[in-house]
Amino acid sequence: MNLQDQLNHNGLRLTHPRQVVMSVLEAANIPLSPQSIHQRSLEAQEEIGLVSVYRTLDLLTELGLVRRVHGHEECQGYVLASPGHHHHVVCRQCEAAVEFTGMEDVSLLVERIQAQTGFTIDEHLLQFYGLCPACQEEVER
Amino acid sequence: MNLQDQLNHNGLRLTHPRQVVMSVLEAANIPLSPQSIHQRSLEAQEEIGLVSVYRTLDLLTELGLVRRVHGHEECQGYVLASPGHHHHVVCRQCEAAVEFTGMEDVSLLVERIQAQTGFTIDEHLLQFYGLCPACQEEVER
DNA sequence: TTTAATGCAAACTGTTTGCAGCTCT
DNA sequence: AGAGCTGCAAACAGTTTGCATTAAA
Repeated sequence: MNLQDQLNHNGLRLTHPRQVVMSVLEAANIPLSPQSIHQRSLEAQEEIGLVSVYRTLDLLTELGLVRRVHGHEECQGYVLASPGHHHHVVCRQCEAAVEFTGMEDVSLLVERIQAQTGFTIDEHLLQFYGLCPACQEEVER
Repeated sequence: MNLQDQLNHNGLRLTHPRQVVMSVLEAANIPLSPQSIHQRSLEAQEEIGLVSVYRTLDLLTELGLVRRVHGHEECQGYVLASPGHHHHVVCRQCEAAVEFTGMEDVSLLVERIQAQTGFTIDEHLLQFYGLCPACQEEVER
């Protein structure tokens, strides 16, 4: 089921701003703030309003296509709610984000923490911050 | 080493607003926004300025006495920091945050990811979201 | 006495809302 | 054609900054 159908199915429409927001998020694959989504859309020669970005993000979150995530400095980050959960290392200098593997199964950890705290857990956030190889070289000079 | 000494040692002063913010946080034991810290201080008949709350929180965070945590709705939450790096489970309903143990040593994980990606990592974010025991009960009714 | 810290007011930044006009189905 | 959607402008909320005054050491 594509985006078009998913929207129409709910009496909603696939409009230009919505397409743009989706494709920016698809291209980025790291959490982006509403502001930077807007920025990137302009850089891609796609003139959409900032207000539409906000409204579109609300809608897409509602539909479960996008997930809201909290970074350290940036509180309102949105990422594609991609099938399967990914974790990233984010470069604090150039913002590059690289996925890392080997943490696909956090369910054991989740179970232990549920037992320990009594919480029921349905979501998590695991992200590392540092410098990517390119920015490390730059710093050394 | 008490707060007084810890401040004086750095050429800083133990003032009324700082005492109030600390005692509000000690009493609360869940993350509070600057606004609600201010609110509670007024309710306790302690007249301090909102601006001082912001500045005090920055200072206490700097000193490592207080830690900033990210809730789902409330982005700027502050809790008393217990020694060492801790991770939290955050209740999406009442915003209660509970520390969990057993992940004190992420250094092995960090090393593996550094080797895998070439990044140098100096910070991380690990947080779980769900419902605390009290809110689970509430939901069931 | 000295200098850090406070608190007001004003500037800012990011987000939300009202409304007239536009566009997707 | 008609309901949903856009985008502007204006309102709003939370946070930060400048500056004269106060108070901790």
